[in-house]
Amino acid sequence: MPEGHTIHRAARDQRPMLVGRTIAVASPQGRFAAGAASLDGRVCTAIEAYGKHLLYDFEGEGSLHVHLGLFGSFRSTAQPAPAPRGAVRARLTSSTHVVDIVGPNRCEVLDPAGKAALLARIGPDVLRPDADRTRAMDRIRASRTAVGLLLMDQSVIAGIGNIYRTELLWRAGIHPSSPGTRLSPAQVEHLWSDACDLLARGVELGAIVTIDDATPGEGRYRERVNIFDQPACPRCTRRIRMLVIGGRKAYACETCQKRPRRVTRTA
DNA sequence: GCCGAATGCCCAA
DNA sequence: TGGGCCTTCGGCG
Repeated sequence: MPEGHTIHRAARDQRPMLVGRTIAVASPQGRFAAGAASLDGRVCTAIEAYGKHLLYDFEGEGSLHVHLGLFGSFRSTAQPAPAPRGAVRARLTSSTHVVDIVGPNRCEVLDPAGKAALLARIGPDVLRPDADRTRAMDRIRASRTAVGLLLMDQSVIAGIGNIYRTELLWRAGIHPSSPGTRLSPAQVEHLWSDACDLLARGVELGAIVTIDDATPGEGRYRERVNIFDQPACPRCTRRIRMLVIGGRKAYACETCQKRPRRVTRTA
C-alpha cells in the first residue's frame, strides 16, 4: 500500500517502459472509458511523481493524473502481458510493456490548468530535489496543530503516510501530539532530513524500512519497522501505545517520546 | 464464504 | 466528525 515512496518508485520504473513511446490506453474495467479514449494512441512525454500523485504527460494537451488512495496499485510487466486481473481501471500499453492501474482513488485526465491547480495544493515533497524545505519547516514550526497531524498534511509536507509518520516521530523521540510550535528548529530540520533519507531508501528497496540495520531478505525486501503496529519498543522494551490521531491509528512509545504537558488537539 | 481492516483523501454538515 | 469511495487479503467460521 502506497506512501510517497511507492509513487516515486513507480515513476522510476515506468519511465523506460512508456516515455517517448506511443501508448495505447484502455479501460478494461470500463470506468475510465472516456478518459482512455482521449489519450489513446498519443505519445507519453514525461512521468513525474509529486507526493502521492503520479502524472503522465502526453504530447499535445492533457495529463493523466493517478492517485492510488489506500488500496490502489500499479502492475507492470513486459510484453506479452497477461489478461487484466481484477478491476483494472486503466491499462497503458507500449510496444514493450504494459502498466495496469488497479483500484485507484483518482484516475482522470487533467488539462494544463487542472494540473497547475493540483500542483499548487501539494506541499514540498521530501522525495523531490527541488522541494522548498524551508517552507515546510516554517509551516510546521508556526502551527499549534499536533506534529502527528502536520506530517500527514500533504499541503504542509508531501509524501509521508501513516507508517512513515509514526516511525519518523519515534526515531526523533517526539510525541505525535506535540504542537509544531513546541519543536526546536533542529528537531524540525531533523524530521525533514530523516524523512528524505527514509523515503529515498523506500524507493530503492521497494519497501518501508525504518530500522537501521536492514538486511535484504531472499531477493525482495520486506517491510521492517520499529513500532508501527508492534507490541514493544525496541529501544526500551516497554509497551507501544496505540493512539488515534486524525481518525487514524498511530503508535508511540510514551517513555521514549515524552507526551507534551499541555494537551494538544489531535482530532 | 463473509467481515473487517488497511500505508488516503474528499465531502457534507 | 462521520461517511463514502476504491480493492485486496487475512482471520475466522
